[in-house]
This record gives sequence, C-alpha cells and structure tokens, in this order.
Amino acid sequence: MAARDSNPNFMNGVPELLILRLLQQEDMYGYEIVQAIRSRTDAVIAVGEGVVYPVLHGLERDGAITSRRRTVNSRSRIYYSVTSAGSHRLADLSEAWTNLAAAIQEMLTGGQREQVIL
Amino acid sequence: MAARDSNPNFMNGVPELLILRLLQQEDMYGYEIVQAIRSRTDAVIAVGEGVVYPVLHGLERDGAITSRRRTVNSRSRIYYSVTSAGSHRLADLSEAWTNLAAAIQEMLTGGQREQVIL
DNA sequence: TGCAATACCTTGAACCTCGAGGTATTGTGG
DNA sequence: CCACAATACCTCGAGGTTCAAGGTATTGCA
Repeated sequence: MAARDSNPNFMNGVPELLILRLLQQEDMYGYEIVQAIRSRTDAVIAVGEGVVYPVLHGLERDGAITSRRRTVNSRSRIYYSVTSAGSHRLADLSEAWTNLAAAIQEMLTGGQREQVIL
Repeated sequence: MAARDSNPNFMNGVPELLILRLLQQEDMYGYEIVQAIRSRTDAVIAVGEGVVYPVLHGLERDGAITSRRRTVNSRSRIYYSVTSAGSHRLADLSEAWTNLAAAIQEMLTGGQREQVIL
C-alpha cells in the first residue's frame, strides 16, 4: 500500500495546541481564550471565534476537555478544564510541534552542507 | 467593521518557504526538491509532488522564480532559480515564520505569569 | 432608550494539502 | 527483447482548516 509517510497535515492543530495549553494553565471560557491568544502573542497569532468554538466542541466530544457552566459577575460562561486524556494529547501535539519547528528552523538557518564524519 | 486583524492564514506557505529556501541555496528541479525536503528534515516534513509542482508553478507565475529546461545525464529536467523578487519574498516569509514560531514557543514554555517590572 | 461590550454559536467560501493516478523516458535484470 | 523500477513531469478530487461574517442574547452605561 505505498507506505503512508508524509505528515498528517503538519500545520494543522495549532489552534488546538494553543487552546489546550491555555486550559492546562487555567480554566477558561471561549471568549476569554480568543483574547488570551491574541494578547499573549502580541497579536502575532489571532484566531477568531469561528475557530475557537468548534475546536472546543471537538475537544469536548473527544474527551480531552470538560465543560461546566458558571455565572461570574452576572455573566454566564462555559468554563473548560483539561482532562488527563487532554493532557496527554497536549503533550503529543506539543512534541510534534517542537519537532516540526526545529526541522524548519534547521532548513532556514543551517544551510551549509556538512560532511558527516564517521 | 470589527477591525480586520487575525493572521493571513498563519500556517500556510510552509512548503513555499522551504522551496524558496532550497532554491536560494542551489538551483533545483521539482523531483529533486521533493526528496531534498524529506532527507534534510529526516522525514519530519515530507511534501508530495502534488504540493511541490503547483507551488513551483505559482511562484513562477508570480515572478519569484524562473525556469529553464536542461538535460543532465540524458535526463530532461526543469531547473528553477530564485529571482530578486523571490529573494525578497523569501525574506518576508522567513521573518513571518520566525515570529510565529517564537510566539508559539513562548506560549508553550513561558507559561508562568510574570510581573512586568518598570 | 440605544449602544458597546460580553458571550455564545453556525455557516459558506476560500484555501491547502494529501493521495492517487497519468504520461514519458532511461537503465537494468532476466 | 521485455518487464519493471526509477526518474521526472503533471493534474485532479476529496478532505480538512481557517476566515469572515452574521446571528442571538444579556449586561452596563450614558
């Protein structure tokens, strides 16, 4: 079957990665996550609500996070918490991202041919 | 009008970035590029021909690279070279990527709240 | 009362990438 | 001589993401 190599869509899941990471540090709700990503990256990354909410629903469906409704300051919000499964998923995504970023960085900077010394 | 912010599809164009980078170091042909990306990243990144060829055609259409047919070892190949416009484009993409990677890295590692000291 | 901010959500279009398939040529083993 | 693998080019359809925009509802303030 032609050996399935290539990457599982290497770039995907960055929003998911960031969301899981934020939730691991602190329970948050969707609207807050949108702003947190923007402010913590100095607007380098800015995902819209149209990205965040579907990702949250998907993560919950997969059991990576759980939700509970809470009212704070007379505001009804849905807070999300990372489950242990979600924590594991975060670790995987995080490692995948690190490998990817390192590979690209290597291509961008270390251009010079090197001889492999045995 | 909600202020158009957000990123221009922040993840896209990684294949384009890598291809331009390779071509800046050395003229190459499509088939060679596919293998170069795989081998130089230790298969961490592996883009198929279905990605590379369309990108090459797009870059050429935009004047970022030029092509010329050459026969080497009785093999007919289309070699691509980066133009000055392409070089500029590479610089832009490269910087954008660096910013993005730094922002994500910051989110993944530097999680702890810090007080800004004035 | 009206408007901005908070807070949730969905949808359609646009864009990429993947995987598979198609053509043609060259070199090699049987 | 033939078949097959490797080289080398290319295109297409399916699937998955992201974006931008819009929709609903509540709260607080002028």
